[in-house]
Amino acid sequence: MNLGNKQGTNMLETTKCPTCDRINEVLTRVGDRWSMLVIISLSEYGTRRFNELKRSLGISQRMLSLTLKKLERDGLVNRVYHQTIPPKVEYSLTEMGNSLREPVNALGSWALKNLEKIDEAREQYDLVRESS
Amino acid sequence: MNLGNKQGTNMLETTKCPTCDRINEVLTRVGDRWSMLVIISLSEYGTRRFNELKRSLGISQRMLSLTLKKLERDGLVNRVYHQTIPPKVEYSLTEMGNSLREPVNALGSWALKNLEKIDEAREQYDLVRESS
DNA sequence: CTGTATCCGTGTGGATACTG
DNA sequence: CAGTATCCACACGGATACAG
Repeated sequence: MNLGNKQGTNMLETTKCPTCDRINEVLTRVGDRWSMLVIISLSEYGTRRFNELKRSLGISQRMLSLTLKKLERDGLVNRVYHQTIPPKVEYSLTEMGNSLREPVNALGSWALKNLEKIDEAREQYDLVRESS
Repeated sequence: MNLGNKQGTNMLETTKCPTCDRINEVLTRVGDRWSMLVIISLSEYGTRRFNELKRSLGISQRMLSLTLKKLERDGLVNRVYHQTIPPKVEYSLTEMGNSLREPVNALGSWALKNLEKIDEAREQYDLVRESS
C-alpha cells in the first residue's frame, strides 16, 4: 500500500490526524477516477453491461476490467454472469455501493457549481505570474 | 490532460454520460489523495503552517509543495507569507475551499462507516477464490 | 461479448541535497 | 522554516494481441 513516507518520521512524532488516516484509506479504495465513474454510471443506469460501461466512460478494456474486479472485491458492485452465446455480464451496485451515491453525487454537484470558478482562479493565477 | 482513450471510439458513438464528464473533471482537479487530505486538515484546523501539514499528513516535502501550489492556483487555498526570521507561511481555505468541506466530509463520513464492511467483503472475496 | 496477457510510455511520488 | 532541484523507482494506464 505504501502510503505516506518515512522521511525523518520516527515514531516519536506521529501526530497524524485520525480522520485523515480514514480519508486516506477510503481514497485509496474508491477514490480513483475510474472507480468513481463506474459507480456514477451504475447509479444512473442501475444495471450495465461490460461494453456499455466501456463505451460510455471512454475507459480502456483493461482498466475497466481491473476497476470492476476491484469494486466487486470491495463489495460495492455485483457481477452477474449470464452464460449465453454470446456471453452477457451485468454489473450493478450493491447496497453498500448505493450508499456511496450520495457522497459521490455531493462531490459531483460541487463540481458542477465550481468548475468554472476554478478555471477563473487559474487564469487569474497564471496571469499574475506570467509577468516574470 | 489525456483523459479516456481513443480505442475504437470514433466520433459516431460518443454516448458518454454528461455527469461523468463533470465528475471526471473535478476528480482530476481536487480528487487526488494529497489535495483531499490537505483540504481536510485545513478544514479542521483553520490555519496550518507548511511543516505542520507535512508532519500531520505524512506527506513528503515535495508533494506537499506541489499540492499546495496547485490548490492555491485553483483558488481553494490561501497562502500568507510572513517575512520573518525564520520565515512563516500560513495556509487556509478560501471561501470556495470551505464550500468543499461539506462534500468531502460526506465522503469522509461514508468512509468511517464502511471501511470495515469493505475489509470484510475483501476477506470474503479472497476466501472464496483462494480455493483454486 | 467479455475478458486476460504483454509491452511500454508517462506520471506520481519518495529520497536526498541544496537555497533563502 | 519553507521551500526548490534532481534523481529514480514504481504504479497507472493505453495499445495491441489473444482467448473462452
